[in-house]
Amino acid sequence: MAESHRARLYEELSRESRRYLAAYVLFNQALADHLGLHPTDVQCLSLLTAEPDPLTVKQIADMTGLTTGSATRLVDRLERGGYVARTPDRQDRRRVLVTLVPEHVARVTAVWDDLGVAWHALLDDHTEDELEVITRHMRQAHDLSHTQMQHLRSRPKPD
Amino acid sequence: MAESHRARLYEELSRESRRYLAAYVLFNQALADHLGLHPTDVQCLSLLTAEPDPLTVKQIADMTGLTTGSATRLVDRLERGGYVARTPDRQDRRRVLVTLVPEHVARVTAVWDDLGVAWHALLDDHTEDELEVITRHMRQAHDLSHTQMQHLRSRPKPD
DNA sequence: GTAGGATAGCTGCGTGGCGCATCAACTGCG
DNA sequence: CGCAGTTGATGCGCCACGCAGCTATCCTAC
Repeated sequence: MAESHRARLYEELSRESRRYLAAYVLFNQALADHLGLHPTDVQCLSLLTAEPDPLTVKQIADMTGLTTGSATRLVDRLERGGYVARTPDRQDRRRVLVTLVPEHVARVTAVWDDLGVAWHALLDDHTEDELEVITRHMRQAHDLSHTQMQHLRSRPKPD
Repeated sequence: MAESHRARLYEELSRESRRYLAAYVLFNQALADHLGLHPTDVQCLSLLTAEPDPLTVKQIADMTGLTTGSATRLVDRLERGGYVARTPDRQDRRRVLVTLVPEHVARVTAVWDDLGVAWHALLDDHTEDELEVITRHMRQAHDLSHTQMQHLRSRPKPD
């Protein structure tokens, strides 16, 4: 039964991805506690380090799902903690660019790098083909999550 | 340069997994808003539906990273919403078993199933070998996240 | 140019989830 | 039978967040 075998694989992947995502949430929480921050703050720092250019408050709001007001408070916290700095945008004077303060963020990335060693060891056990398969799947899953999220937002209430 | 090629694959996977996880957080938030719940509540329902047996409040607290007090409030909310029911445990009268109310949870799983169709379509594009690779990686990543989380918790403060 | 709409960011205000400390009920060990 | 350990509930305070309103700025139309 190729069909039932495939169905079992789907089932298993569904279950494992749930556990995987749940573990990520817990890990993120633990990391935030460890650094004396909130999960949202860590998420924001992760986004800022992933992007080469500084982000505006509005972009942070969109990428985290917060309102602009809450994003302002988020940047307030990070600024007060010394992680980021506000820089006015010369092109558009309404906008504020949020830039990382490298020496302060280093404390965070140091923890990431520590953990990164274990991740490297895990990845070393994969072939290059496997790495590409996983990466491609995550990209597809990301795109799908994104469209489904927008779909949910556009039709907010089932009541 | 096989080394630099592999390094580039690591870089790419790191970047994609970040975006993947960020998208999941946003999706979970949107789903919670859609259902008029909180992300934690959705997470809890997801855990409860994943497990065949009912969970105790303590188990829910551990699996969500909440304190027992907050877990009690969480179960309060779900019970008030009609999603779960409290059942005393005969074996250990300190414990309270949290059981799902199927007909009410169906509203939630209906949304999941709707979205599941798109996920099925995504998975149909994979070979069985690829599915196994992804599943295995997620299991390994889950285990690693779990041990790293415990490691972070055991050594809470870097200050 | 200038009026009007759209957008970016900041600020009071109220809500509510969460951690912390405490407590009662119960278990299991000596 | 005590007594330490565990489970779950509760009072309390904190603070992240959404919401509404505001100002400043940009952009388009006339």
